[in-house]
Amino acid sequence: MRNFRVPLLITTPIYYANAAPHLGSAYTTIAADVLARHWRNQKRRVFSLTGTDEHGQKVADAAKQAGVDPQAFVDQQAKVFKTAFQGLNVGFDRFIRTTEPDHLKGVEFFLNQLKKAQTPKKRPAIYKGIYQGWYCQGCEKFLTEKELVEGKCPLHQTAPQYLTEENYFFRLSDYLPQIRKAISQNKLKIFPSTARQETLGYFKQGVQDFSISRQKVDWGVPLPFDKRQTAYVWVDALPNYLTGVGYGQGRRYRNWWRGEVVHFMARDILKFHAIYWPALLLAVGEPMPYTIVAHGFFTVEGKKMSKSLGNVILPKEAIAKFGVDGTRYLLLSACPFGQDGDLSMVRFLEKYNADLANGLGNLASRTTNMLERYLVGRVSLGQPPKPLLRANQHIENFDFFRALQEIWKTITWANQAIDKVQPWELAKKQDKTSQAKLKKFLSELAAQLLEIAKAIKPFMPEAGKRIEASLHAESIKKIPPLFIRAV
RNA sequence: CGCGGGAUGGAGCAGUAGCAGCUCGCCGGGCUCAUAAUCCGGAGGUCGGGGGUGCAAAUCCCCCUCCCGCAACCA
Repeated sequence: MRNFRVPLLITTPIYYANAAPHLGSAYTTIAADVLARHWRNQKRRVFSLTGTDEHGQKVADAAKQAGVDPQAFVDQQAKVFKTAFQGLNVGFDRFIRTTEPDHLKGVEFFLNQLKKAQTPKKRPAIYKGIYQGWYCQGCEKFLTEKELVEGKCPLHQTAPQYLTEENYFFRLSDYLPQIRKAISQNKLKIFPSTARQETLGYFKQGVQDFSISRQKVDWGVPLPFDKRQTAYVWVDALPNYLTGVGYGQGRRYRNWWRGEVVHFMARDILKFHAIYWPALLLAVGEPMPYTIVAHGFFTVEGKKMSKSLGNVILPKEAIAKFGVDGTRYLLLSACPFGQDGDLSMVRFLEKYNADLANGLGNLASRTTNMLERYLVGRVSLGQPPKPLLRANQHIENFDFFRALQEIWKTITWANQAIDKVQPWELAKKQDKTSQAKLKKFLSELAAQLLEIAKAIKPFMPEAGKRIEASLHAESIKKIPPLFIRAV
């Protein structure tokens, strides 16, 4: 049983600033926002955190290509992300940037703690090691095996040199047993269970120590104990979860970091969050996060989204067509949370019209219209016949898909009830029993609609508010269309 | 034997042991409060293939076929 008085820190990854926000980042961010809104509605203390990861070679490259210096470039990118998230109606408490002075200070502190740390086996957590890899002179960076095409750099068509450089390593291996135990005992919870299994699988495959610094990357945080090297971007990025709540500036970060912590992300960075990050935290003497929530990937019409295929769906296209609420709904109802999903604009359109315009929107219309016409807008709301407790439970278990299913079952139930009772027939009759029956039914229906509005509010804040406002009015009037049918 | 996910009526998907469900589409009917919305009924599936365990399997075990992600520092 969770203690709902414990403060809750909800995070998204900080998004890498070299590219524009896409549907995947929108999905993660919306999911985190839904959870945050849900808990805020329950009056729980919540701090939600998102932001941009602005260091690293790729950002430097992107800036160079744009012909501006890195700082100017990331300033611009941060704005792009902020605007995009505002456009999705996500209300974060803080948007952190890794180039902010606060963060830099926090990371330096973090790195110093790391340098001082002893592993459980009483060895220094940080040691000097040799990093080897294929270095491309043209790119001025190490390429991964995967990036090589027939042994050559795809960009410069030259064979890279096999170079070695000395940098600092983190002795991850000494922390693995403790993390593995925490995961298998569900002290460190990973949702959904498939992601948990995947993580445990990593341990079986073996996880190696990793280097925390680079010699040849200038655009980064210099190591406080060796200024010739900069921090490996992950070691710069992950601590944002701490610095975002004030780490490095006294103890106030503990207000949040000693509470419940939930990290949202896509599965591609699960390993970093479920293994590297807990280990780093153990090393610097901080508690591990409580919960890691990883979702899957989207394909579009069966294929991986890619610019070259031209099947990329941008968040703003969806918003233009289906509105903010509509987009939030369509994304979270696209597939069970945690699984991979397939999207298409055609299906979005079908679902938007079926579920939102014809379903929720129409129910709100017919209900409020009958209240206005038959009861002159006056009704005292009773208890909803179908409370939506299970929808809330699903949200708390990060199962947004099923939460929505639950709510939509109730919408169907309400539509069926209206047709069964036929309030318009009761309204024609003037006798007392019919009038009483009518009044009772409509007050229940109104209560049910209010219940639905409350339940959808975390997902669709605007629609939820509008329905609530309409039902709380002195005299209830027919609500204007919530979702205009799209074509 | 690298790791993992998937294959369910025309389309898209739920469903991890107990008479196979949902949405869209299609056919027929009802209603008129409502955003040409809504409600009822119907057609349509041997749940990728084969074998096994169970009183009972889409659901557990084994084998096979086909798809898709990820694979040591890619952030």
